Amino acid sequence: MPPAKRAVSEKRREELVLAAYRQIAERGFEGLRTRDVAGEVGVNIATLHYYFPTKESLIRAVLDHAMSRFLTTLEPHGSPSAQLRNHLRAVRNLMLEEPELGSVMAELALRSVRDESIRTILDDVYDGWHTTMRGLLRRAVKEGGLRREAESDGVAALIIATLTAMTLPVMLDANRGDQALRQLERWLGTVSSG
Amino acid sequence: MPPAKRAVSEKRREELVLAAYRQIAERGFEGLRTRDVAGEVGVNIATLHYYFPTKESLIRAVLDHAMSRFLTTLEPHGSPSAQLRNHLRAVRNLMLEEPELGSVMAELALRSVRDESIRTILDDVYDGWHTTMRGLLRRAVKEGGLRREAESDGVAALIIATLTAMTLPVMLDANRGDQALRQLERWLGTVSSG
Amino acid sequence: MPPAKRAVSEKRREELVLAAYRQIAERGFEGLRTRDVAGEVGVNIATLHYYFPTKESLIRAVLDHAMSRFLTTLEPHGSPSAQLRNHLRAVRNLMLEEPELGSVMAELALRSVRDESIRTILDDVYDGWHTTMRGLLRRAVKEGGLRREAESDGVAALIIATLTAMTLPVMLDANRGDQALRQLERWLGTVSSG
Amino acid sequence: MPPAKRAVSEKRREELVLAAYRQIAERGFEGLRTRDVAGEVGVNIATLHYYFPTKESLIRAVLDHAMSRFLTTLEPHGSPSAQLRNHLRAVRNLMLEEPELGSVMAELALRSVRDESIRTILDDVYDGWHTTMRGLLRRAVKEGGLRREAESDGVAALIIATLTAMTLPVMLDANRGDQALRQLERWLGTVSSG
DNA sequence: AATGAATGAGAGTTCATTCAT
DNA sequence: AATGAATGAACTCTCATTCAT
Repeated sequence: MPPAKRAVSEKRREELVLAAYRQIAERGFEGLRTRDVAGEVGVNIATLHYYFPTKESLIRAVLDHAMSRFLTTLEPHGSPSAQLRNHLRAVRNLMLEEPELGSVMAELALRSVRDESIRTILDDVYDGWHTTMRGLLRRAVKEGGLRREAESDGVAALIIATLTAMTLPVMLDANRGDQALRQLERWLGTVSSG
Repeated sequence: MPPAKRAVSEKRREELVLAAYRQIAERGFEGLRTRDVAGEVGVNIATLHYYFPTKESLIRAVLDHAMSRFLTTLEPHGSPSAQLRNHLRAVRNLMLEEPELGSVMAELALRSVRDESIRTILDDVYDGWHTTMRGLLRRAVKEGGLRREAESDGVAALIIATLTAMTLPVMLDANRGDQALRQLERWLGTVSSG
Repeated sequence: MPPAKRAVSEKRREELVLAAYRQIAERGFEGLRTRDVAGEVGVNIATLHYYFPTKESLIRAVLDHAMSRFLTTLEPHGSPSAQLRNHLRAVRNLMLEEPELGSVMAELALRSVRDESIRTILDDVYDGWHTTMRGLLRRAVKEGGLRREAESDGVAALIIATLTAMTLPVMLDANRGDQALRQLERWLGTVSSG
Repeated sequence: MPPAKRAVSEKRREELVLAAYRQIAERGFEGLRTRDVAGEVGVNIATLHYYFPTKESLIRAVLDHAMSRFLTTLEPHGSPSAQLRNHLRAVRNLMLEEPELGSVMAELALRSVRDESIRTILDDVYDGWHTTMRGLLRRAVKEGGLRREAESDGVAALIIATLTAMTLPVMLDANRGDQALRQLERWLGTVSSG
């Protein structure tokens, strides 16, 4: 049985998005060249425009890809307090294993100032992230895995800030991000045992 | 005594750097155009190249400017624990009063992956920052303003991570950064009173 | 009897020619896009190339269509002098009712400088037109509807020039073409009564 | 004495306009390529954009050039009836000596449907032309060079229509335009002797 | 110290055309 | 008879940089 027709062209689309994703990570929006994206996939530049009429529409597709990529780290595993620990580790690991994601997210974050469609989506994702964290903290407290004070918007915000900082290369270097994360775990954990 | 002749051209140099600084903040490296920088200052593009032979050299000057701008927030005021508090507030206020600085620093942080000279300088600044924080924590603990556990590389790293996250626009929106900072102060403060 | 299979594809061919005809009228050769022509008919661009291997061949078909469209106005009705009057009015009405034809003919006239096949056909049509006018004038004079001087190549040429000018949009605006035509009729008519 | 500075760059501007003018005449708007225009002048394409930010602005300059070129034929010489004769001949000669002008004017006339700025200017020029013709006819009649009926908007319109038709290549070929013009002169002249 | 003019290299985008299905 | 996918060649426009003055 041949692959469904739709699947064929979807594949090319995805290849292009992935190539753009990698190039943004490597060179920033500053260095994103449609011709290079097409070249990496091995197609003519006109083919890229067959799938994405404008560079901007390609960027939007990369935005979607990055967001869906990131949202996988929010998927729950284990008890609430385990989920919390897992989430911190999952984000950390994702940043180390797929450093492109961090770069792209930071690039998008910076671009969001000038691009409302990015700002809207990013804001939504962050709101969702906060809500998830908030809920996780509440359940972990209820479960007894954390002490009462940990159930606050401030703690959720601090977790998010720390993880967000890790998207910037300076924080990944010299262990800086890891140190911060471990301290966060320590405080969450110490507190829970206090 | 009249200003030295050299001072006149220094002024022009600084005007150009400031204009570039503002434009990077506003449009990112992606949107930085030497012609616009020259235009903002009111000089011909060739004049800009008289002061900065290449775009890269202009960017380097902006890097220096941003770093020196940031380092002012590290200047000590008051007792160690007061200095710590002041530092958090100073960085926060700086980000709100001069949002350009945050944007430019984040832009530089992203660019550092591709530009070794930026990476080196940024790394040095962060190392200095960490050392300063570490020293501040030690003195604050010694002074009795913080409890012993606060004296750690982890806490220094967490402070830095949180403040770094605030350079990204997403964290400034919706109060996210402030919530994180207040939580950080709470933990530092709670601990100090424990 | 069902329509022959060939008739089906003939229909498509004609649809494409008509769409191209309309688009040339609307946007000129400058703005003629094969994709838009195909789009207007609702078929794929590759389908257009099934009927017309090249853009040039499509244009040639439009040329044929425009010429045959125009030649209908030369069909005789009534007495020679009535035919003359009718012809002037028929061309004028055609230009007002189907302004596409004027535009397309003017576009073709301009293109004829660069395209010999157009020039040949256009020249033939104009020669035929002149011959027809000439004959009409002769018969109208013989019939007594016009005085002798009207029977000349000059008068035929002047009629053709005036009608040709009406293919240009500037002449259609502000009544300019109509004024000219009426004057032409007046002179022809006045003379006839002299 | 060196040429005034301004004159130097004006010269380049004019060279570019003239080159564009020639190319529009030769290939139509359809075939107008900024690179070829620059090439004909012997400068880089970027230099063309230094003088004309967009292709459109270049076309507008060509429009101005063509109009001013045409308006020279309206300059008066001799008595009113002589001026009239001279004008007909001047336009005819201009079309033969500088066939580019006819082509460009016809191209502009066609483009005016889609481009309001062209339409406005062309309309103004034609209005001025009509007024001038009208005045000329009146004075020629008063002077006794033409009989009374020649003083009408219709005659003015017919003259303009005939001359306008001569901008189209088909009318220049095979003597068609000349025949029409001579007939026009005959009618105007015959009448004057009547 | 400053500029107008010029440029090479390359950017994103368009378009007629082709081909396997 | 018709199409989705692909392409080569070209298009207008941009930008950092240079140079004579």
